[in-house]
Parts: sequence; C-alpha cells; structure tokens
Amino acid sequence: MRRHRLEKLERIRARGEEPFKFAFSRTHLIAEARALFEEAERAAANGGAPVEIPAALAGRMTAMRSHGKSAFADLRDETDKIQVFFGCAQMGEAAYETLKDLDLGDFIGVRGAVRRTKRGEITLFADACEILTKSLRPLPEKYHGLTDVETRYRQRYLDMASNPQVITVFKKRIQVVGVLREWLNAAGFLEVETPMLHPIPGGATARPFITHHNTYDRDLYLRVAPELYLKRLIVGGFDKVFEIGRCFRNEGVDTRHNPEFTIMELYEAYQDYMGLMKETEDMLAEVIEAVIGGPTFTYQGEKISLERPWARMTLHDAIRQYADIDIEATRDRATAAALAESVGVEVTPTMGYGKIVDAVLAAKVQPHLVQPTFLYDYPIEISPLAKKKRGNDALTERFQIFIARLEMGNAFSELNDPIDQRERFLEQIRLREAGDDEAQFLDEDFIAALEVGMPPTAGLGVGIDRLAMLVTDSASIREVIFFPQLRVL
RNA sequence: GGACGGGUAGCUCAGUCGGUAGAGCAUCGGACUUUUAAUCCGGUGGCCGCGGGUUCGAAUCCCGCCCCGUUCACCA
Repeated sequence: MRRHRLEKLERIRARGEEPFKFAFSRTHLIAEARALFEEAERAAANGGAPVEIPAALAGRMTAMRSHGKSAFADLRDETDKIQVFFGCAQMGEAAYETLKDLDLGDFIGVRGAVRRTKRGEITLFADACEILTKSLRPLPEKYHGLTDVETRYRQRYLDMASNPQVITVFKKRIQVVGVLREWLNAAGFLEVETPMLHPIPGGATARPFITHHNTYDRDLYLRVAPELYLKRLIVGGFDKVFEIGRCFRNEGVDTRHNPEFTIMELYEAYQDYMGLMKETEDMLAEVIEAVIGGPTFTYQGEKISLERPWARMTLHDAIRQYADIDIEATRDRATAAALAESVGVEVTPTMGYGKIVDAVLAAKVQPHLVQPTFLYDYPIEISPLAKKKRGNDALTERFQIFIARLEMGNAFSELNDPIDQRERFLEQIRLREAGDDEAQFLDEDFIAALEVGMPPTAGLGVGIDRLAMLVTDSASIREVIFFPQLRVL
C-alpha cells in the first residue's frame, strides 16, 4: 500500500508538482465557511436566489466517492468537515485526472464556491485542487475509526486523525484550563512559574523521579508539587498566586493516575480553609458550568448537579455516616485498625493512624460522594503541611472536594508556624526511617522562609486532568492526556 | 505484584472438533456526472504478539515470556 502511494508521489513530481507544499492561502476555516454560507442563505431566504460563497479551503481528505466524471470528497480541518464536489466539466479534464494521485489522508487545498447539492448538503464545488501534503500511510478504517486502545494511545496522531471526537475532548480540556485561568486572573491571582527541578522533593506525599545535573554534579528531583516554592512567594510578598503546571510522581498507573499530571495550585494570604472552601466552590462550579454549558451534567451515567451550596461534612462525620464507625473516638492505632477491619477495610502493619483513616475514607466514604461534597478536618498524621485545627490538635484545617467520586482538590490553612513545621518534618523523617518511602523530606530552606514569616495563608491544589475527565465524561485519565505514559516497547 | 479479558491483513472483526487463513472497509484494475459507510465486477495483501513443547499436522492444545485493558493491591 505504501508502495502505491510512493508511485503516486513520483507521478506528482513527474508532472512538475511538489507533493509537500510550503503554504496555502485559505480564505476560511471550514466552520467559518459553513457559518457564512448559512448566514447568506438565511439572508437570501426571501429573495429565493441560490446562494454561493467563494472560498479556498484546506484540510485532510478523509473520504472519496468517485463516479467516473465526478467525485465527492470529505475535507476536514481543525474546526469541522465539509463535502467537496469535483466535476470533470468544471475543473477541466487534465486537472480532474490528477485526482487519481490523491489518497485518503492527503492534505489538499481546494478553490471554488460553497453551494448546496441537490440533496441539500453544503458542498464546496471545486474549480481547482492542489495537493499540499502526500500521506504515505493509510488512515484507519473510515467507519469504525481506530478503536484499538493501545494504538490510540501510542499513536495519538492516528487516533485524532480518524476519530474527530478525540479532538473535541482535548479542546474541552484546553477550555477548562483557559476558563480556570480567566477566573483566577479575574479574582486577582497572579500566575507564576516555579522550578520543576527540585534539590529536595516536597509539597506532597509521593515518591519522586530522580535526575542528574551534570554541571553541578548533583541529583535533582522532578517536582511532586509546586507547594513549597509557591509558599516562599507568599513569604516574599505576593498575596495571591497560582501556578498551572506539570507534576511528576513515581507511582502506579491506573485510570485515575498518570506519572506526570497537571496541577493548579493557588495560595491566598490572609485567608483560611473555610473562606477558601467557598472560593473553591464558586471557582469549580463556574468553570465546569462554563465548559459544559449548564448547571448539570452526566458523568459515567450519573447525573451531577452543580447547584450550590455543595455538601460539607467533616471527615469523621462522613466516616460515621457511611462506615458506621466512630474512628475519631480513638487516637490509638490498634483500636483504629480494629475498627477499620471490622468494616472490611484492610490494614497493613506499616499503616499509621492517619493512613488507616485515609483507607476508610477511600473504601467506605469516597464511593458515596457522587454529588459535589467537601470533606474537612483531616488527621494531623496525613497532613504535614496543614495548620492544626483551632481547638483540636489531632486534626488539621484541611478539606478535600469530591465530585463524581473523584478527588478534585485538596486544600488547607497553610501551616506557617516554623517550629510546628519542623516537628512535622521530623515526624515524616521518623516515618521514612520506619520504611515509608513516600514520607516527606526536611526542607531547611523552607523552614527558614517560614521563620522569616508567612502571613496566614490558605492554599488549594486542583487536579486538572481529573477536571478534564469530568467535563468530557472520560472514564480514564488517558483519554484527556495527549500522550499518556505506556510501557516502552 | 494478583485475578480476569484481549493480541489474526493497514483498520474493524470472524475463525466450528486440531486438517489448505476468512469477511467488510482501505488498496489496485475496470464501469459510472449528485454521492455522503456510494454502488457493481475482478484482483493484491498474513511473523495468526514472541519463544518452546505435544502431534502426521497447531491461529486452535500445553508451558514460558512480551504488550494492552479492566479490577484489586498500591497511590493524593
């Protein structure tokens, strides 16, 4: 098949035409040409005269229906597709003959007029057609498209070229980021960029990727979160900042996790977690609604309503309600483990009190959190960067937001007491020495920053990929990442 | 890492009891000036994921491995 296409390539060159052109002056995008035509049609509806819009369009040819002395092709660009009519009489015999050298998948430029066919289809009637880029490999089947999941991910360009709805999904993802950025700008947050190469990985409980810098001859870590640098900016004098960017965690891969993913983190001085909860509610509701175009949507068969106010409950109330155990009543690890196991949650010997609570949350509570729900007041053991709750040293002022069972965000009143922060880091080091390789490292410079003084601050992290999953009704994170991580073949 | 499912033509998929490897689309040749999954006639196209075993004979049965998906474990 490739051989046939190479022969056509040679024929095109032989008649003096370049099969890999440099540019083409199109007058419209396909969607623009369609809109213009329909508008002209409406305007002419009273007069009754047939409408015709001159146009030069370019795109990939995705179908060809040839009838001897005439042919119909489908032309697709980023915005839409349109039918093209080639008639031997209109184009001239010589030009019509050159259509034989076209293949599905070629990029072509077509000049002519947009009209309706007898059957009512908006169609570009071609006066001239030139090949812009010869395609040497066949596109997947026109009807079913490409469905093999592995090929779809490994060769995303084929996926997009043969499944237009994939492009729609990614456009929505792009829109999510755009709308979110607009919201944050309007709310007075400044967008910043902080390092991705960290000498000490921090800001989240996760294993890092390690890399090496030759000039300084030292190992560096790909960031697991921008958190500690963003807080340094608050120390320095910024009041409201955010960053949207890639994080890397050396962890497992499944439908909700990719080793590299995109996070939005924001920090707001003089704010606490309850104030931020309200802002988070407004931000997510407004962003999601703007992208989906309404206050309700369906995710994986379940109807989700964005109507505010969203549900709010403490983590321990949620556990009491859904797991029917009062794990808050104890601070003893063994008792908590027994309680968790009594409701079928598996507990391993390395899990501390906090992780046991977290496991109960994941197994018994999270499956119920279909409508948007805030859980707040998390155990101190699993929140080493969050401020202690006023009046309860066992808890932190922290919340998570769940929508459609997906954890969409995590936030807290930021711990700004450097002495407390040091103790929390030391506890993490004890966990690490006990074998927890996800425990956080002690970052002396970060402590030094807190000693300089960070105003009261609330911070939030939102998983952009999961937000994209939500608005595109995608069951897997790989559907919203252009090139998801797969095993190298 | 465990369990389950999958890997056959460029793509989407059949393949019975172990007996010459199949269809549709794409592609090539032919017919056709209003089709839109165009239609009609004829052809080309295979490391049946990889390696080993059983057998006269393996896409098919057995063993090992690779890759993908789902799920559990793990994990912000």
